[in-house]
Amino acid sequence: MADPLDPRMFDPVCPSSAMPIQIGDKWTAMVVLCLEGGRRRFTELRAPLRGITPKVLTQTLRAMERDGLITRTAYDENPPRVEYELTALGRSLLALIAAARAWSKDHLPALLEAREAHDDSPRARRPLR
Amino acid sequence: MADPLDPRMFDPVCPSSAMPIQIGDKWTAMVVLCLEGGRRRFTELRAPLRGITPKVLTQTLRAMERDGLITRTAYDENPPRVEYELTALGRSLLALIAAARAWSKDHLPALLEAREAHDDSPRARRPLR
DNA sequence: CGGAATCCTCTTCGATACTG
DNA sequence: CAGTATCGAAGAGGATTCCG
Repeated sequence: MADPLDPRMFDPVCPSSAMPIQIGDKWTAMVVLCLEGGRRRFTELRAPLRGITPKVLTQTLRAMERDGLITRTAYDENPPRVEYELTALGRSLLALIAAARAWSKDHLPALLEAREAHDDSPRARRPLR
Repeated sequence: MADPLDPRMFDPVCPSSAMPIQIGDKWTAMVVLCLEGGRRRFTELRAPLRGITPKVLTQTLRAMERDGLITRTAYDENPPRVEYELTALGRSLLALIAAARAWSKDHLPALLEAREAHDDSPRARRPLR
């Protein structure tokens, strides 16, 4: 159907982890991007979402299914096979994710710079504890 | 400077609380919207953000100041007066918030409908516990 | 292969009370 | 007025192990 997902698709070194925009829960936007190119199997999704445990991936997929963002198709085979696919509603999030990425491309460096400058300043006002 | 903020600005009855898009932490986007019309004082912000405790508002404002989204200006008066104002970086979030609101206007009803239909279905697959 | 069951930590948020 | 200081509850997320 589509090429295998690149395991480095979401490199943790990338500062996108500091991105102040979140769609759904922690992994939702990444799942949407993984499914952008077509349907994928459970294990296929685990590769680019490095570090995600099966429990959390299941939770994420269930919540997305509940909200009508994806569909789940189980094939009665052995070994079992399950495929997830974006719905039209799920695909509607792609534009929003693109907007968030565009904001990050344009402004995240400034945010991180401000943060660093603040953290390096001894006079800076500190968070409450 | 500007008109008083409407205490019903963020009506909790509005399903925007179910919006699957979040900017910063829970209150960040609302603070940005409160500051859209100009600088505001601490207590002024508490009215529309109903239910926020001073501690949490302080945390939110501190984090936003650290990230260069707002500036804080304290006047040496008695009683004290402090004003918060959006920076250019903070204003850059307005477009993103508008995009999120537009998505919600167009698609949130479908999401909530899917959720309800799913929850009403006895055969539906339930979240992990 | 695609999960489920269990346990646990960490952060976030809120309630309450007090202060310069 | 504009915060601080504590305390506590809750839930998200993760580690580990096991199953049809």
